[in-house]
Amino acid sequence: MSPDEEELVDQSGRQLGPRAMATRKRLLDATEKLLGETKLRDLRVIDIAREVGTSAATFYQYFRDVDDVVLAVAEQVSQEIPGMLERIAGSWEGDEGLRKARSIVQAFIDHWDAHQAVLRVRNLASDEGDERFARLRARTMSPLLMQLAERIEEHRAGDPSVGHPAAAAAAMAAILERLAAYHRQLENLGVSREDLVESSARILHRTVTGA
Amino acid sequence: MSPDEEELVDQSGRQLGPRAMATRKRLLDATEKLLGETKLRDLRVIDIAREVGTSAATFYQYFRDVDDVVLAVAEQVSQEIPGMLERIAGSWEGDEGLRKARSIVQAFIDHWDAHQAVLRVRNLASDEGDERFARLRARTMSPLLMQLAERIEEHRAGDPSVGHPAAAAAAMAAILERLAAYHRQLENLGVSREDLVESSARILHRTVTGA
DNA sequence: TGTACATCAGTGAACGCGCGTTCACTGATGTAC
DNA sequence: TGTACATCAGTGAACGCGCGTTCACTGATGTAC
Repeated sequence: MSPDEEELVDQSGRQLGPRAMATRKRLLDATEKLLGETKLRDLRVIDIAREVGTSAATFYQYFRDVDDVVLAVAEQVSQEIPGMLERIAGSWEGDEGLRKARSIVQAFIDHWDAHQAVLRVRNLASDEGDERFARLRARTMSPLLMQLAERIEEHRAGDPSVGHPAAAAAAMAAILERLAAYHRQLENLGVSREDLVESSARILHRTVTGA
Repeated sequence: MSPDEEELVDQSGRQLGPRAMATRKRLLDATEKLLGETKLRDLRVIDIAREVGTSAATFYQYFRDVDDVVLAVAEQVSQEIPGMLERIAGSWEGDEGLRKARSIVQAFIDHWDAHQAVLRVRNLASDEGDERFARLRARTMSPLLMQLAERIEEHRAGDPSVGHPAAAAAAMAAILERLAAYHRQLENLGVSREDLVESSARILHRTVTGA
């Protein structure tokens, strides 16, 4: 199962032809769009169907319920997160390291800006204990966490002021996720996006290298 | 309007007597309990009413809808956050500072452990752009943010590696909130609570003092 | 190139259920004398 | 201390609406010859 050519099936197990794939895609897109306009609480199957100009019956050919589409959207979006790992690899020393840190923060915020609604819902569902969402999120985040932890370990072996590298990495991921979700509100309070990126990048760089 | 003796009224504007106050409280408590068991998406007025052994009609005497109770619960919970500001005040130098940082992280996690469900929903609603929840959250968090920013400014005036103090403070708040919401899952991945507290405290201390 | 048939995809219409919401009423509590 | 009345608080019952869900059917596309 390669990431972009999965073998998709409908609710009765039939494989999807090209026309069906397109319809499914439209349902996914509509779901993401509506998630940005409506609260999850108020999102109905029928809204999604209406948005693509089809009937609810069509929806049920592809998805079991609202949760099911939302999960599919989240899966699609989570795959998109662009080459995060390459950004982490290599030396973190000095200015090059700081540039790396900035580029990670930037990429994170861009990704969240493009897919705020879904990512928020993914994280909420995961926090609420929904296993499917939790697994999806772990699958997305854990390579990042592990890479970061590794870098921290490399640079700061034996430094007692780090604590557990994985914990420090988790703290860094927390900054990335929360600020990405939240930076618009902060901008209203007078903290500019650049300030946020710069501060986070510096904290990240510092935490990784100890410099 | 003092924090614990607000003048409460029902939906038609009548002031609440003691019996009514108790009923209202039971509805609030039931709501918080159910939020921990059910996803917000599936929480109905009738569930809350049933939980306290009363009828939906009673519910509507006190609250407009589910959002309205949830907001009231969130308000109650947000007031509870215990003396955060005192924990921040004073010197952050050396071991004393590190102890301060630990105590803040601890207090945060404890508070979230006690009220996970509501706080999560509060933040989601706020992120989704619901103004009432956003204001409530800002009211709760901004004293903390401002105090932290002030301390950072004090200790690190002129240090170019901080970035904007408010942005750094926001990054610290992000760690606190996200890890508090999330530490259980991390524990399943083998990062202990102590590691998390210790790492976060060290990052916090370091960010405030530059040490 | 055309025709017949098979499969794929989409949908109208119907049904029932459960929830939101309201109102007129009952029962409980408080107050005056 | 008891009785009458006023206000407070709670609720049963009813209504309608909208959504979830399914099924039998229609229309579209593909394939064989």
